[in-house]
Amino acid sequence: MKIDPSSSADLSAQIAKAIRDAIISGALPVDERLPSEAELAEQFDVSRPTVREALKRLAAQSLIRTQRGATGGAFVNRLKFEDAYGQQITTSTLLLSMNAVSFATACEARYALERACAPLSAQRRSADHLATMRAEAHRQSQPGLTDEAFCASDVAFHRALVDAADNPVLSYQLAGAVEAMQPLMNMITFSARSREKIIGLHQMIADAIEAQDAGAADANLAALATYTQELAQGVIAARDKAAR
Amino acid sequence: MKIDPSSSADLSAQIAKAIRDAIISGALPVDERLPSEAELAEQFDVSRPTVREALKRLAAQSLIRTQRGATGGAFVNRLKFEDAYGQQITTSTLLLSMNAVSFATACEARYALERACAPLSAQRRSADHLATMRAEAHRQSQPGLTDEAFCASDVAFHRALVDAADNPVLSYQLAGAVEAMQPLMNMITFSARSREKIIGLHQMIADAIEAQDAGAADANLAALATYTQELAQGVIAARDKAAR
DNA sequence: CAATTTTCATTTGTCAGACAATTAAACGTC
DNA sequence: GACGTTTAATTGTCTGACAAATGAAAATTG
Repeated sequence: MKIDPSSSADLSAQIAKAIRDAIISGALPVDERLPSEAELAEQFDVSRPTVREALKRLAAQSLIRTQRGATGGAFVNRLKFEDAYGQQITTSTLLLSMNAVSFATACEARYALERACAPLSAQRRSADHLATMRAEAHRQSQPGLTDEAFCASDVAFHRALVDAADNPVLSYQLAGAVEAMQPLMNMITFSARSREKIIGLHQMIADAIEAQDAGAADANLAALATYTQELAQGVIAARDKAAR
Repeated sequence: MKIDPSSSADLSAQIAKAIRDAIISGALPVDERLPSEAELAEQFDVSRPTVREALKRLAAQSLIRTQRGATGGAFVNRLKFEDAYGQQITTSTLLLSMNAVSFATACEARYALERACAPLSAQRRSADHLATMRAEAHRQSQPGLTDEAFCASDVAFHRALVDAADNPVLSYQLAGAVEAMQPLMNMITFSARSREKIIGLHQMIADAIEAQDAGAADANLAALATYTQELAQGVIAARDKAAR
């Protein structure tokens, strides 16, 4: 187990890659203990700080966890959906904010994916998920709610809708698309009238899900997508007007 | 800029979080140069190796890049879709392999998402994407193709289908769902007959996309989803029979 | 003066060695 | 056997040092 010192890449990056590949290939099963840092340093013929940098890289991806003490060490970590959610949301958010992705593009992607969930959600929705959707729709109708709180509740509503599909893989994929939109949504100022319309659509969606009517759920989601795009275009038009 | 040394978390993790938050919030814009390691060490009141561990954590998430030399240092990195694809695929693949996600669940998610793309792909498909789909379908019909090469071509076909929607956010989200399925698909042995049926559906999908017929594309994708599930159930039944 | 080469300061990459903090097992003691 | 105590192993952190890369400044040369 040696590392090519002539390669251009950092040694710690090479070592991290070697270990990562071993984990992905299954050579290192979940909960397996890696050799101690001192042993890894000897095996790869590098110093301990270099090994540590490699391990921190893996820890940043939740591929390993470390524990101090006599029986401690670095262990292959079972990547949990909940950990992956966080990474997914961070990555998606940065992708949107750093690449000048238009509101229209992000919004289109989000609603396309959400509509893919709707039939499954209608079929499998639990009382719990329905109750969450109802509660969030109600919260959105509270007077005095800030735009940001309104958006946060919006996200919670849509997450419940997605989670109702009872497919963790779908929930994971959608988490990024839905949550990453929030900063973009926060740029919209919601008038009393626009809130009313959105809440109405939310209630219709909840009704459709409760009635297990996939067609109605899809139609109302489509309407919500269209209306959201319209609102955003209004904001963009106003901004351009101010900049002119 | 200090770090709480009494906290249970590692200092390097705390420092990484502080810098990560600054990047996400926009306080550190893209291409901004971070202070040198020595300066960061002084600011956070830790040693240089600790700072370096923190920076490696951020580098593992593609949030920064480093450069040696007089004008070098660590710079906030513009997260590119291409970089995010890789992380997304790695994470999705590990999620599936480490969490005993059933083939049925993963397959359902994948085809639900893909069907969400189909209408957009039908509307916007370019000659390029169509040509790729045709080429992959043709490759799949070559005799002597290994099961793995068949699966790889299958992935390429579906990626072209997704990319045809011309929405980078959708492509990014779907990359994980489609590619992460490949290891699971590789467990299936494709008989000549099953290949024939899949290729037939691929051609029908390509036809529908070319004709910009979203309904037909959706119907054929649904048929492909059903057939894939059937094939997998056959494999699972055979495996259970052998284990008994 | 212009072009080229050399020198140099800055910064990251790597190493060696040390000590602190944590943890569980081994060991004694009652 | 139950309960402290010691001990060994391991990660976390620090100090100091040198190597390697790299661009800028200085010196040299035509």
